[in-house]
Amino acid sequence: MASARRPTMTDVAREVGVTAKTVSRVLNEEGPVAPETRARVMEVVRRLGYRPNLMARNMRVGARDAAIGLVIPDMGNPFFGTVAGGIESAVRERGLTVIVGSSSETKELERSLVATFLARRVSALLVVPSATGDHRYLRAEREAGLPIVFLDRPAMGLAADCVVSSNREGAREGTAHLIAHGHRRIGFIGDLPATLYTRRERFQGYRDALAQAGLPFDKGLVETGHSAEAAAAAAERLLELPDPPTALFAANNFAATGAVVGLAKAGRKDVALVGYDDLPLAEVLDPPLTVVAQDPAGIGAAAAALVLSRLDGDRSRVTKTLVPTRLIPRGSGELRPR
Amino acid sequence: MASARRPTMTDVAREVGVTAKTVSRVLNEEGPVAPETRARVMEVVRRLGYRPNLMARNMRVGARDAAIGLVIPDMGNPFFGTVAGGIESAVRERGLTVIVGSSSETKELERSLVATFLARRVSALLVVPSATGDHRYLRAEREAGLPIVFLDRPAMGLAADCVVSSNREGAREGTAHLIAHGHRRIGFIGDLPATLYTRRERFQGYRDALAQAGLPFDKGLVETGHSAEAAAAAAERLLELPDPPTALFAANNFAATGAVVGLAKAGRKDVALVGYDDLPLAEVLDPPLTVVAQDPAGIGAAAAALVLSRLDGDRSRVTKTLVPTRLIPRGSGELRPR
DNA sequence: ACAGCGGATGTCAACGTTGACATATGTCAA
DNA sequence: TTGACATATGTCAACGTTGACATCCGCTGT
Repeated sequence: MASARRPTMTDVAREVGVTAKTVSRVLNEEGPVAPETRARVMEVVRRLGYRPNLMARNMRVGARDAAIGLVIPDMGNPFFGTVAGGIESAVRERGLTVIVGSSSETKELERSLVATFLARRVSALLVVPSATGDHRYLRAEREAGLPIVFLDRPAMGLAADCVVSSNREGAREGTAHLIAHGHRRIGFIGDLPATLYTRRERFQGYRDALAQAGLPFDKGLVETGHSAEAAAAAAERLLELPDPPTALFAANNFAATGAVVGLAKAGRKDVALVGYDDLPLAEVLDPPLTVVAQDPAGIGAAAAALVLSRLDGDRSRVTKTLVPTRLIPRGSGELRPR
Repeated sequence: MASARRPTMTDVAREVGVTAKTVSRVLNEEGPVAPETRARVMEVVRRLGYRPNLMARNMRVGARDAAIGLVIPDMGNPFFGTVAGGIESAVRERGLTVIVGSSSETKELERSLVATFLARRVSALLVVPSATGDHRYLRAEREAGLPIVFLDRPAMGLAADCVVSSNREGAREGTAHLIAHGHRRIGFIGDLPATLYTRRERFQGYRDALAQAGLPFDKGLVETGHSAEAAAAAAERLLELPDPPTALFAANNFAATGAVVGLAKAGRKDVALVGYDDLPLAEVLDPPLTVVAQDPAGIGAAAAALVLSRLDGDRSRVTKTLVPTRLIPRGSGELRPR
């Protein structure tokens, strides 16, 4: 019951009757070792349940920890979960581990997570920056050569690689799709805070589409909600306007969910809707939901690839990768105004 | 550009004109240090951007890594994402970090992740075991006193703490709900493989309900699918039987999604449906989906609490925690047979 | 017979930090 | 004045591992 000390390489060596160095050689398949010695070492390793101490190894070889730190706002959000999954599977074959923390979208937690990761000497940092706050505090790390990649949103005050969705173009395409189906008054339901990068970009895309079609921008048609419930209420408010929109563009998955709920509550199956970011049940909704689908796994994979190439010594200049979106027409976006 | 070596405690000490030990004392707020010395040390620490090397520290103090390893089958699945989030927020205030890896439901990947975590000397292990494989290989660790908690599914061949949903009772309740609304032939759509713990338990719950109501069990009404698509096809097959079911019990979130899709494709809004595990858009479906909701955050929190108490020295005997489920009637489960 | 060589193993120090213990200075009571 | 004590700092070794280099052995070729 008294938790026994974990055996070290020296323990194994003593048991076999050799030096720690020989055990090290066996385990790292390095240098010549007599087959019989190897066998005896392996046997004792198994018997004692020896596990090499990675911390000691890393320290000795002066390597950074074979882990990369990932900060995301929320693990429960499948968008970020899928991003994380994409990263993990991409770096695993390189023997890297992913350490994840969630910032709950606050800059304090983000900073403290980053500090923890840095103290662990992670070999790279992947960050979905929280809505506010700047990243100048990471300058020293960047200059020290630590690969840092920002995901989904760019860094503030720091020249660093970043991988984001083609938010503006995607939102433009989604809005233009509604316009192409005859809509002239299109509501916009976006994230809170309105200063959030993705919100701003998608809002710009929305305005781009209006401008390209020569349609006026009416700021009375712009609503905001940071949860599905708030978005549902926002949708209902828009429909109660004196001159209501005939279509809605929901700029993120919560907004889309909320818009669907809001329209259902109001019993309005005639209002067109395009969501940004796909939803699992989109196709069985009534009407099926037209979306501008993001590619979260693609974002993760792209970021991972970038990190790996930086780790391999790629010192070329800072990049900004746009991961394309895809319009998936399913019905709700093709409704025509009454 | 040449990635500079990261400053060590000794670098700081040299710069200040003291010994590493003094710097150590300042940073750990240990022992007496002259206020002026402290100030100078802090200044140099800031100027050099010094970060203590956690790996070295842990090694010296012989402590385990202040991290707990978490193995889940799939990060993109919001169920596991939410579980992970629950764990993370619960252990964070204790200064612990969570290291996550996904096993893709294979025992090989699970073992290799566990090996990585053990090599890092994590202070505890949280594992959602993959469908197959046994966990005898963790016996040595358990005996060495490492806290190990299994999540969502129990371990095989190892006496260890575990935290699971009340699968059997939840499924019984969901099925009984359908029976109470007049159904006599109820289809079951479950996970693959059929040997998966949660699948078996929920299937038992389904049979319990039938038995309690004195209804016969018809194995022709049992279908299986490991993805939403497969579950949709399964639902369609069930409806095409000569003597088709009037209600379906979908034993997990993919099955539920698939069942909804399958029913929609077949145009059958008259078939009752209860899903196990809640879905974000459940309430806007037509009809709104009745579910037996799990509490993923609760599972995570319970597991975290258990791990923390074990870390605090709780040596009481192995526990099995059942996290209750909750039936949420929304419409689809209250339809009566034609 | 002996140099030369490759195979098998050992020795030692070092990675960055901190615990145990030692030393140096100043203060104060007897 | 002395010694006892607290304060401030230093010295050294050790954590578990591996890189650099050394050693020992037996075999080969001439």
